[in-house]
Amino acid sequence: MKQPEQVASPFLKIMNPDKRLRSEIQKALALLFAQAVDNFQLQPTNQEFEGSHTLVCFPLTKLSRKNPEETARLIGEHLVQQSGIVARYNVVKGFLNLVLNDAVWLEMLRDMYAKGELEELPSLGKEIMVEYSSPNTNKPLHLGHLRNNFLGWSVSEILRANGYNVHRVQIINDRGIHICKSMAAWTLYGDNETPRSSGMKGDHLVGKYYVEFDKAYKAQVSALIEKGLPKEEAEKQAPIMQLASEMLRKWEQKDPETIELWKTMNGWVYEGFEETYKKMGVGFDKLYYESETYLLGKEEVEKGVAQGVFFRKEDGSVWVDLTPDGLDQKVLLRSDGTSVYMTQDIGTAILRFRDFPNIAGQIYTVGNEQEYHFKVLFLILRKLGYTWAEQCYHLSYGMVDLPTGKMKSREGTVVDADDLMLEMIAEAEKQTRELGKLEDMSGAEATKLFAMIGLGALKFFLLKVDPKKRMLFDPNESIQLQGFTGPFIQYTHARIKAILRKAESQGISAASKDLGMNMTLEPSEREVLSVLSVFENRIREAAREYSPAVIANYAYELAKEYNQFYQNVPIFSETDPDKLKFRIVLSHAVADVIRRAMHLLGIDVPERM
RNA sequence: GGUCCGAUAGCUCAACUGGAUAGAGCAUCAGCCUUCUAAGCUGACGGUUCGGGGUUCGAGUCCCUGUCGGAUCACCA
Repeated sequence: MKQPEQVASPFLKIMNPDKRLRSEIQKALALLFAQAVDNFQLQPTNQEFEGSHTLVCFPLTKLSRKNPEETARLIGEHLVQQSGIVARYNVVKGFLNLVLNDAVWLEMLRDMYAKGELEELPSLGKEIMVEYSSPNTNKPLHLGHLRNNFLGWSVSEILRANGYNVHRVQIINDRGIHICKSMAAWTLYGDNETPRSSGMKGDHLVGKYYVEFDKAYKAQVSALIEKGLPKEEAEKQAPIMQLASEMLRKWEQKDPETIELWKTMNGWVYEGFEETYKKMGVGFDKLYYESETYLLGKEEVEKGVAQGVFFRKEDGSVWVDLTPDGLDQKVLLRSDGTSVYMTQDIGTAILRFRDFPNIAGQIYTVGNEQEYHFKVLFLILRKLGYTWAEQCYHLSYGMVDLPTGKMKSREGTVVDADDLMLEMIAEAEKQTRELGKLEDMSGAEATKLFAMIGLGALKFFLLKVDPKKRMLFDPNESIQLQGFTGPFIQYTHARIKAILRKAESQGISAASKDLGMNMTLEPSEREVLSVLSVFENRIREAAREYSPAVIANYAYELAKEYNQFYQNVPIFSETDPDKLKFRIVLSHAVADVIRRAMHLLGIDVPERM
């Protein structure tokens, strides 16, 4: 699957002047050059020149048989005379900069809110599945998961905004040697410690024993090596590893005691995760567990062997040969018959398409270190005859690096998700207090605000970067609440809300119905309207690229543009009632679009801050 | 070694998919609060877009080549 389908009708009924202008230009070109042209380049005008739209005239010189400047002037003149929407133009080299009539912008604003609210899109009537998070159950979530979760959540919202019915899912890797390691260490050293008895979050407690396992294991291995065993042998014979392996075998044989322990410890982890997800503000419509899908995976592999798609080696292991496709051979079942990572992913994919037969695609939000894995997975599914494999897409994102380099659990450089969120919220509180913003705020409102700001900063920081790219997480910078940040945008929203409250108290309505159409706009007002007009385009672009960064950049651009207007143009001291009214309506629209854009990122905006 | 991804201001990132003098934030310096919220606004400083070729009216963007990073190529997940 390459790109999600585009919606015919827009998410928001914004009368983008682009459309009108395009058709006027088309008409002009047809008349001037006696030829239909529909692939001309219309782009936003550079800040330094007057105008909102620029027609690139170089490619048109072939038709006009004139130089670029001459061509631009010809078209510009025609548009001013004939179109009724172009007020004036200027020509720089081969670029035709167009200034639209203010009425065009005013109509756009009026029509946006013709029904009181921005109109949401009608459903596409299509379903799509987005997988994200998908943790192992042996340790708590970390910074990498945060990027993953925020990304998955936001992409889901963006697809929803484009008309899809979205199913959010994850696959929980609840089974395997990793959880058995924690179980082994807990059995040996746990002394019946529980989340309740220790006061620790369940996922952190289980993670603690995973670390304990590693410590004990290393000690045992080096002791054995000192006794003269070769390294490989020592690693196999370490008693704690033997215990973990035995537990895995017993688990597969459904040994009641082992299953019981497994359930208990996974239960602790789920409780911990639940709390973390809640704080993060993400959720899922359906959960898949590896323990429930790997058997189906095994069946499918056996089927593949029967069909001759896979082959079995003498030692009993099952393989797929992908060398004709330019890849390697890949193991699908171990010689002892147990499944590997790929096996369960095959099962999971098939199960999902059985559960949701109508989905138009499945999106896997997984780090880019697994690109090869997914290439192989989709290829295998195709070989098994599942045509929907074409609709599977790996939403691959870059790793989050620390200033010190890569996160490594063994070196203790992992940034814990819970800790980080708490730090961000604490920082938000500290800075809010320093600014003295809490005077007439209730305790409950303040608490809510700190979380909103702290998480807003964190989410925005992780989402503003193109997902495909690796990014650096600098704790000092991420904690910034000024500049290109979530709180900057939240602040702009709160600021506008204060204006709207004042307007309301003065009896000025933000409804757009009786907006005056005859006034001259300030340059900064035109700029704001121009940014508003592209919201819908950006929502589409974000879906096409699976990139919340598009929305993050847009929200910032809008907030910045509004702040310039805010600084330059007084509102309540305006004596012309039409202009005063217009500025209130404009402010309302900006606040509304900011709120919606931030919502697509999973970020809330406050009424006051 | 094969495959894939990346390299843009001191740092972190943009650049509407081939368009104008490559833009923001942070950092540094200088201004703006008796006014609708200064978490803001306005300036200044900062660039051989990794090097070298090519394609064309026009290249950070496309092609070739070199350098340097990273990922991946497990009977780990």
